[in-house]
Amino acid sequence: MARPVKKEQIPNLQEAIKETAWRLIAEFGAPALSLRAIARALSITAPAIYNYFPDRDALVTALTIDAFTSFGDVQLKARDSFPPEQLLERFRAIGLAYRDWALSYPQRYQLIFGTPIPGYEQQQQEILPSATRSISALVSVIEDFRLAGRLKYKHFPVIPPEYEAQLSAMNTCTSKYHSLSHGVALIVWSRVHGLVS
Amino acid sequence: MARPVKKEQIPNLQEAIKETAWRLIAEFGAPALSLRAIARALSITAPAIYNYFPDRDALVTALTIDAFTSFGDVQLKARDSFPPEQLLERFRAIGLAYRDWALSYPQRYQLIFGTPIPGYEQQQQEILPSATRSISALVSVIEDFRLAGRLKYKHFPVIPPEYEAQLSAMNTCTSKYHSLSHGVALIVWSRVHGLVS
DNA sequence: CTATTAATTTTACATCGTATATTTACATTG
DNA sequence: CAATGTAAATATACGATGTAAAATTAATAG
Repeated sequence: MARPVKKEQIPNLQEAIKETAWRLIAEFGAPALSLRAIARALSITAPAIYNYFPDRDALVTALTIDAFTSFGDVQLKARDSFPPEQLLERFRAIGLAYRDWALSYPQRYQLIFGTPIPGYEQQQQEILPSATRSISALVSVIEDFRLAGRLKYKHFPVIPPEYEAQLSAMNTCTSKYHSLSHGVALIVWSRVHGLVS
Repeated sequence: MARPVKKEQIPNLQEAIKETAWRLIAEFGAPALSLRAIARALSITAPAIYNYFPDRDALVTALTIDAFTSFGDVQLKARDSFPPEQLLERFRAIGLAYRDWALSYPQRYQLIFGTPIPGYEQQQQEILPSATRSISALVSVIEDFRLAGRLKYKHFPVIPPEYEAQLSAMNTCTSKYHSLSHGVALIVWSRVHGLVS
C-alpha cells in the first residue's frame, strides 16, 4: 500500500471537522449547521468531509455521542467526588454538575437537548450507549437510595410516553438497575433540566 | 378592482393545496413534504402557492391548525355526548375519541405529534388557540372533577419542563381553569397518548 | 524511478425555498 | 363593446443544501 496517513495540511482533520462543527453550532446555532459551512470554515471542499464521515447524519451522530460522553464524564466524576455512603451529597453533586456542564458547554447542551438539526433524526442505536452511561450516575445513586430503603413512593412514577421507548431501551441495555430507579431518575432529571433551562 | 376570484382551473386552490399536502403527508410522511412536491401533484408551479400562503411555514402552520381544530371538534363532541353530570362517562368518551381520531386521521396525528417537518418550527402564537381548544374538553372535565371534590391528589403533579412553557401559555390564554386541572390533564393526556401510540 | 493508492478537489446533479419579472385572462368601467 | 386595471399564474433565476462520480494530487512501496 502507499500513502496511508500523511499529507493532511490540517493535522487531525477528523477532529478538526468536529471542532469546527462545534464552533459553528455555538456561533449560529445547531439548526444552521451544514457540511458546506464546515468545509468553508476549514478552507476545504465539502465532499472532503466524506472521507471522515459517510454522510451528514453520521457527523451529527458523532457530535452527539461526544457530547453525551463529555456529559457522562462530568456526571460520573461528580458522583465519585463523594464516597459511596454519602448518598445525599452524591445526589446533590450530580445535580450541580448538570448545571455546570450546561453552562460550560452550551453548544453540547444545545445539540442534545435543544432545537434539533433540520434534516437529522437521531440514530438511537449508535447514541444509546453513551446516553445511557451519561445518566447512569444519577440512576446508580437512586438505586442506592432504593436499596437502602430510603426511597419513599406511593405511586409508581408517571412517565411521559415520549421517554418510555428510551427507558425500556436503557433497561435492556443496563439491566443492573431496578426499573423504578430509572423512572425516578427520569423525573429527577426532568426537574433539574427544568431548573437549568 | 378587477378579477377578484375567477378563472382558477382548480375551483378552490387554497383548499386544494392543503388537501394535496395532506395526501402527500399520508403517502410519504410529514418530513418529505415540500412545496414543489405539492405543486407537482397539482400540475402547478411552485411559486403559485405563494398566492395563498406567504411561505412554506405558513402552510404547515395552517395544516397544523386545521389538524388541531379537527381534533378539538372530536374531543368536544365526545365530551358532550354525555350530560354534564356524568363526569366519568365524559372522561372516558374523551379518551376513546382520542384513539378513534388518531386512527381515523393518521396524517393529522403525525403532523401534530409525530416526526416534525425538517426546516419547520412551530409558530406557537398562531397555533395556540386551536391547540388550547383541542384539549379544553379534557381540562374542563377534570376541572369539574376538582370542583366536585373528586380529584384526589397528594403531590402536585410533576410536569416535565418541556411542557411547562405551553402550560403557562395555556393558562394565560384560558384562565378559566385551575392550573392543577391543567397539570392533571397533561398527565392524563400523556398516558392516553402513550396507549394510543 | 515508477507504480500504487489514499486524500482532495473538481465538476456535476438533484433537491429545496423563494424573489423577480412576465404573461394570461377576467371584471369593471368609460 | 372595447379598453383598462388587476389578480393569478407562469417562467426564469438565484442561492442554498447534500452527495455521487471522475479527475487530480502527492506520498509511499517496490
